[in-house]
Amino acid sequence: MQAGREGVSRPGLTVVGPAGGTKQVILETATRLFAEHGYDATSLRQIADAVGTTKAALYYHFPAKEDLLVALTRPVLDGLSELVTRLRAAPGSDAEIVLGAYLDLFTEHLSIIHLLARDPATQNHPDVGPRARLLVESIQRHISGPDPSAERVVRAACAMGVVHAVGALPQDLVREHRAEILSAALAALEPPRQQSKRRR
Amino acid sequence: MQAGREGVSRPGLTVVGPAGGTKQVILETATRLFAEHGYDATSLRQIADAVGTTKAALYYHFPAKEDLLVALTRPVLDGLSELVTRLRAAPGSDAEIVLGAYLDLFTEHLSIIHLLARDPATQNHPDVGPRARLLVESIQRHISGPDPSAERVVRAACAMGVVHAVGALPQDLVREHRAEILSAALAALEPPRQQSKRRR
DNA sequence: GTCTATAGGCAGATAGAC
DNA sequence: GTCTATCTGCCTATAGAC
Repeated sequence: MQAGREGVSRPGLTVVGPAGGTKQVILETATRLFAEHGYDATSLRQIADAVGTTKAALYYHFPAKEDLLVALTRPVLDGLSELVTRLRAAPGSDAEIVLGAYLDLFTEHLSIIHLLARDPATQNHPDVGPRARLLVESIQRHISGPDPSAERVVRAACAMGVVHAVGALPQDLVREHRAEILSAALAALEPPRQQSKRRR
Repeated sequence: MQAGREGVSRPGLTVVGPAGGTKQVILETATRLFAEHGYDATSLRQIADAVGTTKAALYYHFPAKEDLLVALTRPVLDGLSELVTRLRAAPGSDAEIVLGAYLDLFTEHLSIIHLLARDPATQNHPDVGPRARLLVESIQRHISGPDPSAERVVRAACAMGVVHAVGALPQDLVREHRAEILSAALAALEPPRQQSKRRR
């Protein structure tokens, strides 16, 4: 009666990565439920039921509820971290490159980003919230440029806001219109008159 | 030993509207704590302690925890609702007018907007989430214009994203740079080449 | 690796004195 | 209008059998 150790536990409906072990299924289910109802409002019982197992089985794979959160946000935070590292290595990179890479990260990990951006429980977790904030601030500083004016800071925040807006859009629409979103972000960043996009 | 029925309970620090009764103090405290820790993570005990009263006193003013949420979000939702009504009455209004009014609403009620935009508990509350979503969608449709292309929908979402970005900015910076934020939102909305901002 | 059973705590909510 | 005291239920987490 138990679900097999790999593969689909019930035919058709359960969202299971084909090659994923139980641990992976738990993470995917938790991601979905956390994004849907929020971290605090999702009980381990709900996750266990959705996976088709028990609370105790969850505790075998993850020592505590917060470890689920840490584990499922790690890939995205590592991705952001890598982006920041790349940026530090090439400090002169164009805002278009930076915003494009940032947008791609968003598109790729939409539901986890949703969690990071919109759930206070995530933002207040000491191992997740501060790290995410630091990384995003670092990217924002990068597109602000060196020694930015207050206006430039505001405009950088606006450009970031455009990218963040993809969270409210259907995923396929985002993929199809990457170019428009990117151009909207750049337009928000650049002052209105004087098309000063000189290439050096 | 109890705080007086009106005025400041302790000199200086407690954030109390000067003419507010206890009910108002409870609402302001709840707004602050909900915005800080999230709705689910804020217990009635925390609110009562911060106000300087007891859980039971809270229940005298509000029959349940969720009524706090409904009460404190109502002014903002009513404000949005009024904006939408005005929009319906003047269907041809410029995107600049609409986005400006939307931005002003955000600036005025920043911490409650924060709650509405970022807390899953708020978004999933049947009396709050759906209403907020409908209103925002209505505004977004308005700046998309009639019978919009997919690209136009995407760009409208980007422009909304610029306004939403003010949530991540210090409040005084937002007030000081209203014009820049608005121009960034409009820039995100308009296609890149061809400055087609003809005034009629 | 997964189960049943349960400990232990704190949340939201109520009763009734003052 | 505010208090103390208490109820009830669900939650995270653990113990130990299989």
